[in-house]
Amino acid sequence: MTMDTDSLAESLRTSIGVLIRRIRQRPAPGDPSWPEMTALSDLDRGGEQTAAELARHEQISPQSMGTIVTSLAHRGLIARLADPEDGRRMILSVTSAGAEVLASKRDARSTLIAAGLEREFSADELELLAQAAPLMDRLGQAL
Amino acid sequence: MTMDTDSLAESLRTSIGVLIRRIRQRPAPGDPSWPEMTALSDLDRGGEQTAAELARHEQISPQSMGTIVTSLAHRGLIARLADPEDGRRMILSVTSAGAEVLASKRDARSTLIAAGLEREFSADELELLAQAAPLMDRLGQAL
DNA sequence: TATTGTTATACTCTATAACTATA
DNA sequence: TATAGTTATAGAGTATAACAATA
Repeated sequence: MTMDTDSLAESLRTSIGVLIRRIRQRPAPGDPSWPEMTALSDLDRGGEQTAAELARHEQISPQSMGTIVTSLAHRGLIARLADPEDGRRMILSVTSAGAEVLASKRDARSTLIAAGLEREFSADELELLAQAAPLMDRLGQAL
Repeated sequence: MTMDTDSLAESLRTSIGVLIRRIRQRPAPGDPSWPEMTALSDLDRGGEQTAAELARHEQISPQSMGTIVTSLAHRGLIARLADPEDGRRMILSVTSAGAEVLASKRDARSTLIAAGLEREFSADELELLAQAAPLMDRLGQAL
């Protein structure tokens, strides 16, 4: 049985579109923006250390990531230290305040999704979604 | 085995974020925008007939959908006819030009995703994604 | 020459507000 | 009062351009 990738692509495109609009809707005022939370989370996972690396991972321009990183620093959620071995690089790290934000799940968007998942789906369906999530990650990186 | 919905939510949120950024990147100049293609596709599937209905389905404000619909009409991809039974409603329909755009897959974004799917995934993985797609639809509507 | 980062500007998508017309 | 649609304005998110400093 051959998979109709065109239909699947269209289906993914539309469902992702609706999801993104719902997710983007306002968190509590003063909370970090969505791209800020994503960058903070990326940084916390430890795979990336500089703004340029974060930009590559999130597939946005270095300039856009620069703006996000600056805002996170102003909020005191990350620290920037000059790399002693490379004068161009600024090593980023999550501050204790940043870790607190991550740990306290203060991100209203993820909470919204988690609540929807618990409300809407059976254990089998959640398992299916859990298997699909890494595939979507791969798809994003592969495009 | 209990599912960790918080982790799953976070995973979905980040992968969707990357996907959306890749997908949004420019189609051929002059092509309909992404929201325009989505609305056209919705209309073609026949479930919705007016701008307000499309807005509800896509979960955006009626005003935003109004802008999209106006642009589609200016492109000649849809027609607007006054509803003889309700003076407020404008019944939308896909024109032959609009059908052509849909049929010719002139939407570079879906083509991009389809190519990525074929390149990156096995038949089993595609099957998994195909099962997950409607769940993501449900999630979007449920949030 | 390539990379990191900064600043400035502009575009896309969507929201809210304010309004008219019809039900 | 509620709904469909329009127009105007504003905000978030990201892009491109231009630049300085370092490799």
